[in-house]
Amino acid sequence: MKIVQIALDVPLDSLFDYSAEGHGEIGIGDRVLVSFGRRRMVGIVAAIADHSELPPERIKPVLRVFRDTPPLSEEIIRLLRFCADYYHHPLGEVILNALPVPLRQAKPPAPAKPTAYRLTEAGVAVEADTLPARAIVKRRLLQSLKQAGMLTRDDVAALSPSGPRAIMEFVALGWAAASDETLDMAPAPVRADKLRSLTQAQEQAVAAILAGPEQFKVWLLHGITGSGKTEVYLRVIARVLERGGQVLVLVPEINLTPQLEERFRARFPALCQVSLHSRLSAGERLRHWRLAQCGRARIVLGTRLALFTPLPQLKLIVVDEEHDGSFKQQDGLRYSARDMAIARAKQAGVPAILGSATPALETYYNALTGRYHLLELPARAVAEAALPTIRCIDISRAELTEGLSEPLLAALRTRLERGEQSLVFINRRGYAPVMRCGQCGWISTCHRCSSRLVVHLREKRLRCHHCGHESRIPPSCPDCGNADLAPLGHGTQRLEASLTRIFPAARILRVDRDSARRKHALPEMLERIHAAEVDIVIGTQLLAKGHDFKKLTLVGVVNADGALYSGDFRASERLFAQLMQIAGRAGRDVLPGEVLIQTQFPTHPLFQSLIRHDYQGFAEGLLAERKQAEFPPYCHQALLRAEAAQMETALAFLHQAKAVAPKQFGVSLFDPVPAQMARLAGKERAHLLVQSASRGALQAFISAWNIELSRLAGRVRWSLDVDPLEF
DNA sequence: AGCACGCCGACT
DNA sequence: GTCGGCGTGCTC
Repeated sequence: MKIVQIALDVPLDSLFDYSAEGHGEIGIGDRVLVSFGRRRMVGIVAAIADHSELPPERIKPVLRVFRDTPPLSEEIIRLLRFCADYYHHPLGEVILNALPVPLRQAKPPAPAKPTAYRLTEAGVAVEADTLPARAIVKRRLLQSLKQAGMLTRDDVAALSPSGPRAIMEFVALGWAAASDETLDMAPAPVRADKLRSLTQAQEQAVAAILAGPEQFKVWLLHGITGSGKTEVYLRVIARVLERGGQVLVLVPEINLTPQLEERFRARFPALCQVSLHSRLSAGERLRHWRLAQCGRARIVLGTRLALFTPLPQLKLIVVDEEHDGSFKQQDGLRYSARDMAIARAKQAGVPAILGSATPALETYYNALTGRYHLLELPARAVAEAALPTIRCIDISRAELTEGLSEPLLAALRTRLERGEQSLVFINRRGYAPVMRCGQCGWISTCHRCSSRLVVHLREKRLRCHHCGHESRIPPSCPDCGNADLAPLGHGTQRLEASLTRIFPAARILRVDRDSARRKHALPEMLERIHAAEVDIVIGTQLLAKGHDFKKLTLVGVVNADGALYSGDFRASERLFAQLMQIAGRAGRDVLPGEVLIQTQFPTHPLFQSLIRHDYQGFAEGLLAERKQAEFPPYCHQALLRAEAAQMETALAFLHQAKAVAPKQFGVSLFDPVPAQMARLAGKERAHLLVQSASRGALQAFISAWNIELSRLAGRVRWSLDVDPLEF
């Protein structure tokens, strides 16, 4: 009997045997429908066997094999298996979650709606004025089609509300036919993307990457902000494409996809390129995924979820801003898309390029020890563009006006006079980070989280930025009844209000998650900045990356000190990266840039390195500290996370977990402790850290421990986090 | 995770 | 006398 072992989306670490009798050809990667318990589920054939350990009467038949999509390749299943093993996560969940949603469901995916329409030859022959004069929409539609050759579904809908109906009639008449936007789009008139000559460092980087044979190798492209890392990617990608390869490009956040997409499209206008990220509709994602799977999409650009896209001709992986924490998923399968990208490159025998101005310490360490190959871009690509001057303003001495020091205000004034742009960076949304009672000291806290409620003055609400809980601003103190409640500290909204008061004539724009919530709001705001319709931008992290504002010459950083008190050993690494990033927005073009950082600790080594633009010095200092403390990258870590209604329950579980831990692997187990955000959305969270100098020992330990853990009963939700980033 | 079975409390 | 609470156990 032919047995297929099926991966199913259940939290059980095993495959399930089914009989494949009567289904003809059935192989690894096929998508099937099976009955599982009382329900029907979609699964993926992960292995084939000629017999099963189970008694025959327990083996159910495969109900159906879906033939609407080609099977998952064995390579991708191998990658998913590696991922499941490495993160100790059930294989079925890993495999099924890598599929676009419509493919996880039992019903065959709806036949894709055409994304565009083109005129047929019959349609070309029709004259618009032969249509009835009353058929205005049809006339306009026909004219538009003749003009453009092809219209997307959106174009048709934009023409008139009855446009979609009219196009259906055209299709019925044979005048128009369904088309595919991505595949058939006439190469758009390309904005001349002049090939600027490369800097020497860029030249060398490109040459180095292209010199070797096509094999697995990890390149760390360490390039300061504005050094032209993207141009290096583009040159290497161009060569890979010439040889018929597919390229996977990963970026940390969705907001970075549009610009990069546009840049790639401008360089390779005739090529099929698709994006993959969570803001696409399910249908769109499926369509892009399939274009990649069948090999037609040559460039796949996306966030971490794009990592698992099947790419039969994969020849290169690029991970941009590789240090960014967003590459690590923070729930469910806690994978690092950067690390798995390297695993994938290794498996496929192709090079991977990791790019960053401030590489993650782990990555940099790998480059220093020779596992990765370091390529440096030490100068800005625009010859006239110098690195910005960075200065600290000691706010323990300076007098502040609404949180802003005199030197910063003076610098802003100068830019206004010169007609240049400024960016004030503050990493706090809302009006003020907390509401406080001047009488009794009460502060607004979230009852579901160990966090403070942020004041959103315009909406007159208090908001928890962790769980989303909202309430009205109380008219008086809930504790003592005092009516004199005041917002404490500064957020983007308050800064906006202050700057508007101080510089009434300035055009001020606030860019944060709140002001960018609306669809297309962010691109519109970016456009306004580019068009120099804004004098002062107030921005959060959202603006830290990838933007090239030519007239921006001043960056002010308000209150950067939070991370210096943090208990997280990676906090200073992150702060340095963030400040480097935001400082890099200044002086990208010919105008020189200046960066002013308000801090209580101007002599702190972090700021001293920053002022010298000295990533290397800073990284070496941190590495020395980490070595001393035996922290990553000098050890490997895993975290057992537990979540329960009561903190005691979570901690008790972790103590049990520690007690049942196998002893023979020589790993160190720490004591269970409450998480840094101990309470989140009404759940108490704690964790237990495991550490080892040997990755292999840690892996073997977790495998054995995992079995013990699943035997422990309790009212706790627990999960394993290998290579944790957040504590 | 679902979804059943199973055995003890307040209700049409 | 039933409806339903969530503890326990299983899914090829």
